[in-house]
Amino acid sequence: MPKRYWLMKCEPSAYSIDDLARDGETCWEGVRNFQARNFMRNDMRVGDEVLFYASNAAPPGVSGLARIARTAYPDHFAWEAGHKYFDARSKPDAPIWYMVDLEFVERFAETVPLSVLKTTQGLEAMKVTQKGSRLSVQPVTRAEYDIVVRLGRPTGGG
DNA sequence: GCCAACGTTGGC
DNA sequence: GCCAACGTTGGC
Repeated sequence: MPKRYWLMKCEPSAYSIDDLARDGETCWEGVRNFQARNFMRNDMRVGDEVLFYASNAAPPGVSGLARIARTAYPDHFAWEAGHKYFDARSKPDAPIWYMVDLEFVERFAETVPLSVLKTTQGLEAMKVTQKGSRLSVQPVTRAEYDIVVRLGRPTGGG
């Protein structure tokens, strides 16, 4: 299967690109939306490229790049009573929620703001630029990925 | 902090 | 199966 491209959201107060840079790799627990889970569980492969999106930030936008380091496996936090991500419906022998592992790739010098994504030609179809889109794990096209990477790596003149 | 938009739940 | 109520997301 060819490499795929994704956008994954997280609030920096919970986990930021700086945290990922420090950790090198992290598990992406806590996704509790079926559509987002399905993308992770069914479609993500090791080596897929990820736009790391900071939501509820100032400004919100893509703060860096990551890569899928491990395909989906059960989100065991759903089994831990009292945990923030506990869900009694999920059981070890019948998990509902899954997570993947992400590895750090790059931190943009400056976040590519949502406002820029919204006004950049070629990104009109991205879910994140559309009003009311709350999906925290979204597929993006290679063309969209490349445009955002270009925006995140200013050439410094020329 | 506000609130619109969305996904989920549950009564019927 | 419908849909109102609710909780959450996330831009502003």
